[in-house]
Amino acid sequence: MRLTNFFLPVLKENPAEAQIVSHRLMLRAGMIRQNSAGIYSWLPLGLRVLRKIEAIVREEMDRAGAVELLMPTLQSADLWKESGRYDGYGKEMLRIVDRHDRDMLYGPTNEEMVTDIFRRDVRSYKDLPMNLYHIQWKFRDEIRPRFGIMRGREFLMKDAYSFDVDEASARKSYYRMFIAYLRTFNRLGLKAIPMAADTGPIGGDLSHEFIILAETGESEVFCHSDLVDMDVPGDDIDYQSDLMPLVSKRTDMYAATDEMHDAAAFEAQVPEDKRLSARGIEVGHIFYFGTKYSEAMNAVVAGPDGKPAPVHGGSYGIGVSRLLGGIIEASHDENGIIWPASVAPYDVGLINLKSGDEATDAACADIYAKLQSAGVDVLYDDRNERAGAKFSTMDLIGLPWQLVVGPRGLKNGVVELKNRATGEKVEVSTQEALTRLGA
RNA sequence: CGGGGCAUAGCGCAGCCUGGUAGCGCACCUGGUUUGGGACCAGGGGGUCGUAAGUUCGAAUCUUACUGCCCCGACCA
Repeated sequence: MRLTNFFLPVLKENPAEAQIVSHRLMLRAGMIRQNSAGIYSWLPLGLRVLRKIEAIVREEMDRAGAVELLMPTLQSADLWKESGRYDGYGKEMLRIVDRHDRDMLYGPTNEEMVTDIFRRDVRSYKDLPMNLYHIQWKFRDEIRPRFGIMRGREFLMKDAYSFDVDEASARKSYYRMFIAYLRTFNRLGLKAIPMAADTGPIGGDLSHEFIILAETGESEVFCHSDLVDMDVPGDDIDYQSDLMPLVSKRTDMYAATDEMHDAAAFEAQVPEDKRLSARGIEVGHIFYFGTKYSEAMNAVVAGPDGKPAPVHGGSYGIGVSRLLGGIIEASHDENGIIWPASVAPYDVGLINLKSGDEATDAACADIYAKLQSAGVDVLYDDRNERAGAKFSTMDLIGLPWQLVVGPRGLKNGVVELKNRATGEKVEVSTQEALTRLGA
């Protein structure tokens, strides 16, 4: 993409309304614009990152055996009346009346709807276990939206729902999601720690929040420091195997958010030099809730004995849009964002130091073409701006690599390759630079 | 929802107290000089001051109501 052909409205100054770093940087880097409280438009650069995160979440869900579908954002109130949550959910649910005076709502979550889909077509225990997920916009009419995309009212969430014939099987489904979450966050460049969680309004008795550590996190967390850098299962993970040991390895160690924290237990279970207390951001939450919805909504399957029994369910959420904020909180410096390669909007920023200079333009055009044909995502800053402005913009938007091409270097047959994360710059030949970038 | 704050050009702000019809920096447009870490000079465009009412000869400025946004707290992916 040529920058002269793109839409990247960067801001030099910090917008007054943005208080935390991820919000400021997302606004400054031209990723989002606010439309009303807690509601944002995703500008091209932000959307690219959102899509990349979404793709990784999708891959890991699929790998773990979940199946993607897509449910609507608007739901009929009838389903919620059936589960008993229509009145219970409160003002956080945005209620809408259509032209026929039917009560509708903008879905804050989809347990009811997915249970309805399930019960209409699944009849036998032989079809289980089943895990259905979608990645869809949600709306929760938060009393106080804040921190930009981190706590918006409208947000993109991946929510998965498991269906099992009994609790033992449901726990296996839960473990699969547990491992899938570890892998997902790891691929996003995040160190997410599963922590025992309150089950909240959804109910149930087995639940973990996945927390990433960040100074600006909303909740205070306490855990065994070994959890932070614990190895994550690799690509060869067998989701059909017994995952409980992998899960227990983590859940056996102390980890709790402030509302679940027990100072005495913390001190008893964790040696003093391993006690970590920090701030954290919740990026995922998994629940096992048993037959709560299946009983209320009569989602039953025939068991081996031919008798119908309510299915055991779990739900598994990842705040996809929130993750952008989380990643930025965890990865930035005073100059801007530092994207992990896996989610960077482009792999390389190509900086033409002297647009209009024939030799430099030609060299950049050549490099640009070669990177593109090699499948490297490149953002080419071909604007007629001064070098400083281009460097600043590129640092701000945080692409992993900057390839700097100027007349001075070209005379000596070199270009400069800069690593955004380390700041390290090397002068190499054009060919060497292309090779290093995978072209 | 309780408490606090703000609302003036795309962004950041001044002007308001002590009413007289709007200004600065950045950004934008034109011309020129520049060009390796957010250039400089000259010229120019853009707002009637969140909305509505009131007080007044006159309101960005004073009064009232409303709306929007931000921050702290309680709640949430």
